[in-house]
Amino acid sequence: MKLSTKGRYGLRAMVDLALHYDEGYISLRHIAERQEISEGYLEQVFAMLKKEGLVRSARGAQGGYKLSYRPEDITVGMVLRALEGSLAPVDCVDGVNPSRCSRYDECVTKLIWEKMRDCLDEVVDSISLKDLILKYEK
Amino acid sequence: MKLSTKGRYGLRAMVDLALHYDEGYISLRHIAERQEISEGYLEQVFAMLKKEGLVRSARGAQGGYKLSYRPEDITVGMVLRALEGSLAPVDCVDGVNPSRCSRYDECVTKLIWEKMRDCLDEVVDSISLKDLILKYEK
DNA sequence: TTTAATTCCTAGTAAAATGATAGGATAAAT
DNA sequence: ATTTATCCTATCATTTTACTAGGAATTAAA
Repeated sequence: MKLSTKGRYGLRAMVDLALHYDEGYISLRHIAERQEISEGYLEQVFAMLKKEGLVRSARGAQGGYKLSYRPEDITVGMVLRALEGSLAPVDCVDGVNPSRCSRYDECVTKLIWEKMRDCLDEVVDSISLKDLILKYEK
Repeated sequence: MKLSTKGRYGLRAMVDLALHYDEGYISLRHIAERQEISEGYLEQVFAMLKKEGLVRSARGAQGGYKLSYRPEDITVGMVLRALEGSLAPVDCVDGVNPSRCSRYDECVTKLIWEKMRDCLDEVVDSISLKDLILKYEK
């Protein structure tokens, strides 16, 4: 039940972009240096974030990435789901694309998986990148 | 962020034991058949459950496993933590045995990891095996 | 117009985790 | 004795993870 580095690095990188929101495009080089993350690996993470529309990119010198929306309009949930997929603890209760096993109807344990999914969704969807930064500053 | 089969199979097996709580020792053979899980694999799962003191065993013919406590006294959290370890989404906020990275003090994202951990703990610790069964029957 | 900085794209890859299976030793009831 | 079990350790194929490598395409600036 652990997040992968995709989710962990990705959220840190998005917070980094949020902190530099008014500075135009930020290169992966700078993010990688500040966050101590492999630049090559970050490329792959950002490919996913871009595919989900959470960041925009500019190629060439002075290029880089920036948030597609304001930090207060991007939730942790949007970021984590882009990088980790659904936060459902098992596939059968994946809200979007459930893959149900043959025992689904009679399954007793799905009740708890649904509760875990719902509480995680509640937490990650209620906090934006801006919230994270503000709470940290306090 | 998915549970492994250890957690999924294990919880199902524990619910199975709870359903047969007053029938003495239940063999893995019966559980494996009812739950359609490999018996050999279940052995390894039950070794972990036993190590955590959640089940007792009896060897030999007519032997098997039974719950160490009443179904209402065993929470989903006790079972999942025995099989999956801490439910913290990252190691640095593991309540029992945290392994903190060098950036821990300045980390903005740990705020969300703590919230995710707390809400998961809240959910799994508030529901017992008996609760699961009763809710299912309704 | 060259150069440097950058994203973009695909492939490869070592290490770890996962989800088992295999084979026997030990114990107890019948 | 025989059968039914747990117990214990080793092995193994597959998948996932967390990268690295190498270059193509694009753009700003010197």
